[in-house]
Amino acid sequence: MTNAFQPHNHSQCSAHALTQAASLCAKQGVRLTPVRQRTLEILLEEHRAMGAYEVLDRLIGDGFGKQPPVAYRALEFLVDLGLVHRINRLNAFAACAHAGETHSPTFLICQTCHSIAEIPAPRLQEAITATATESGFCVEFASVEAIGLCPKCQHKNESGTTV
Amino acid sequence: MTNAFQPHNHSQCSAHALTQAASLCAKQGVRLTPVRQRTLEILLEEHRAMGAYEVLDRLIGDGFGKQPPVAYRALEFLVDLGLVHRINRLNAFAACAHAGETHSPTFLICQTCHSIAEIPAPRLQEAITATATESGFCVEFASVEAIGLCPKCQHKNESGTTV
DNA sequence: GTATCGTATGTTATATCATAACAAGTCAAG
DNA sequence: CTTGACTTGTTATGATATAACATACGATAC
Repeated sequence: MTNAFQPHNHSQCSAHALTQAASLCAKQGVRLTPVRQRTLEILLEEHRAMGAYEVLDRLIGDGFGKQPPVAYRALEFLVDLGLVHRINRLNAFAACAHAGETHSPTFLICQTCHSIAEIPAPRLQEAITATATESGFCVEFASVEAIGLCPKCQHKNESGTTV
Repeated sequence: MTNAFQPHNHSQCSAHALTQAASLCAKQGVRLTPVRQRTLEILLEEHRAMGAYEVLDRLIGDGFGKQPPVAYRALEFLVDLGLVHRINRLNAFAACAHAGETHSPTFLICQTCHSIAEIPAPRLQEAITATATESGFCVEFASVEAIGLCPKCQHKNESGTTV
């Protein structure tokens, strides 16, 4: 899975994620209907953050409904299950890189090439909870969105390429 | 300033922030024009996250321009200077609680009463940078948005009040 | 099997958030 | 007192998101 900006086997990780999604839905007693599964597949295939309307276009192409709620509802379902994350900074959605684990996500967003990575950062989440607790706040969910340069784009800059 | 969910002296902290804003602008050689100053004042007065259109309504009431760019431009100016933060989760803006210090913000957002607190969390920011570096990512800016319950709303729940 | 009820899907319509592009006004430097 | 950079204001449109309603589906009870 995309635990960094490294290349990896897409079809393998997609298949794994779909299996996990199916079993999670079974466990929770909810239905992974065709639109929902297809929405997840699209996000897994693209393996990047996609806007809801972009997902919708793909769904329309696959013969599903043509209106925004079709995409938004499927996305909401998947987000609620933790199979997809919403990246607020981008108004976009991305398939979860570590489905099944209950976690709050940490995203690295490249400001040059717009690639994103979801990294595991349990200690970070602990630190957020601890810091918030000092202020008497009870954290339910926390998202970290870091903007900067991915390894590839750092290298481009070093070698003199303009951003 | 609002370093937690505690009561405090608004007029004092507003005045302080405005003074800081003026001197920061002077230092940077940019102009804190009437719309810009008024926009900051509005955010300081309200002391909460406000949508751009909500800010615009206030500006219109004060005799400024009636179109969205009026608000968005003033907000952008203030965000660029670090005097105001954008809270992506809410599509909203809030006056910075620690202006002058260069920092990436950490927000605590109450899901019940929608109050927000910006807390100083330098170690958290260090941890984010360190964690990202392990993946070869170079962080330029990171925002933390934690959703949960503020002290007041936690207490309400304990005493049996429905959310 | 079929009636029933909760859930899911699809639609229309509209709300909300944001920016591009251009014209007119302001202000300081020369 | 003109020039040039910046600021403000406008019109128009684009992008994101949801409310509300109608129809279809699926599991369960009978």
